[in-house]
Amino acid sequence: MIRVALIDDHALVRAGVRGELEESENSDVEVVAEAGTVADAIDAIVRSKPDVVVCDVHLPDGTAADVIAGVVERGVTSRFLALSVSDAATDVIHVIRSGARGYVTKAIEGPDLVNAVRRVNDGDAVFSPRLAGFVLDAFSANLESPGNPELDELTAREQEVMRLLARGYAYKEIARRLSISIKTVESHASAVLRKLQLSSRNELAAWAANRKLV
Amino acid sequence: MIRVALIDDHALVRAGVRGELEESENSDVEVVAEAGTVADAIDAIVRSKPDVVVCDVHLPDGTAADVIAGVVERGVTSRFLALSVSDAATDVIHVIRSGARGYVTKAIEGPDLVNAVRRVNDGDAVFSPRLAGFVLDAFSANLESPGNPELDELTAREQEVMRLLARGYAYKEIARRLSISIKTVESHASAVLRKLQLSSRNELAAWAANRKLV
DNA sequence: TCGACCATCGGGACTTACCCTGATGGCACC
DNA sequence: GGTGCCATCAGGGTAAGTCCCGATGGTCGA
Repeated sequence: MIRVALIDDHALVRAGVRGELEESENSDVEVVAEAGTVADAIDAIVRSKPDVVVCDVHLPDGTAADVIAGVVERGVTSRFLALSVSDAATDVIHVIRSGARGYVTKAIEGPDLVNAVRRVNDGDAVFSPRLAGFVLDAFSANLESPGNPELDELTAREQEVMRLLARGYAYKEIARRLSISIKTVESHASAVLRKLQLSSRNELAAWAANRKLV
Repeated sequence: MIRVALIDDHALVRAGVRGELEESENSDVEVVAEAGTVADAIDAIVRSKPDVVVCDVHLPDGTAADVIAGVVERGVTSRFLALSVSDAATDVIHVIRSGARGYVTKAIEGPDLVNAVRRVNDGDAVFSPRLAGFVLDAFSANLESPGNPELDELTAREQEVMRLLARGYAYKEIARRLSISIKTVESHASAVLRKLQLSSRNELAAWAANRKLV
């Protein structure tokens, strides 16, 4: 049996979801806790340690992200499925970022909801069809691109120095870390700026940030 | 019926997958094309325009990413489900980044594979349980956090100067752009560093880069 | 063996960043 | 009508970055 906690500020919604989860045929889902606020939810989850938490995104005293943060802080490892009327990108991203393994809208049908709970319980990722697209878009858009042609012009040592420069280390620090003199660091830094056609380490920091080399 | 193209360099694997997809009960899947190389795959997909492409990650003359790039370039909008023996993070991320909507390993069972194809066809995201975790981890780690509490401590003007500092502009440049004196820029910069507890503009650049404020 | 490239240093000069103290006027809140 | 916060600016100082000039030794390939 999959033990589920139900978090939603409307008792009616909770009742509806509970019905769908428990009364469908061959259901292996059991609702072991319910709550309507962030505070109550954290309490209930910590106490009952469910396998899966089905959680509304917007609650009277906070969001699903607050609930997740609260229970993670207390060492609970339940998996979270966010359930919301909202399909706004910011809501979705915020909750996913907090650690939810799935996000479905309330337009979902009963059997699909049971299925979603099962999949989340298995560690799988579940999204409503409409959401899958831009979640993956956001995902792929935020990964570093592998090829940086200008970077090949730098020698190995120069790249090493470049990375430390981009991270904001002072020459003195870089010299210490690489066990070389400040003057050598200056030489490499100079070569880096010249080859990348930049005029200061500050432009270099921006350059590196754009290419996600930090 | 869901029209599917099957890309894998081993005919035996293709036969096995085809069997699983077409011969399971109530199957609504139809294999309309097959190929074993990147070149053949692009040809076959462009010709048959399947709903879903089930594609091995490693092919003799390239990868699934190459196939996706090739057909997208030709205006085909089929959805891709990557199928591989590999569960290496780099493989997964590379393929997802190219636009695949799902990634499952070959350890998947027949009915689950049919289900995965259906879900991808619906625009949903599908991952093998083991993969869902770190795909989402990579995803969330690469999204900007909406709330930057320390940022609220900065006044509007200080934030403005901070952004320009992070972009690598010299004080002189910032002064010119904001039509104020260098000394004023220094004041704001000083306040920014103090409030963010940073010791130099170079650390600030790294700080801003991490929070994607550039 | 010689030349090309690289990593390693040094001296010196100039510019820039950063900090400190202190000042002015504007604006809002009580 | 203070009191505080903000934006604006100044002088003067230390530290750091940037760029010149140069030098040495190592490796690798023609």
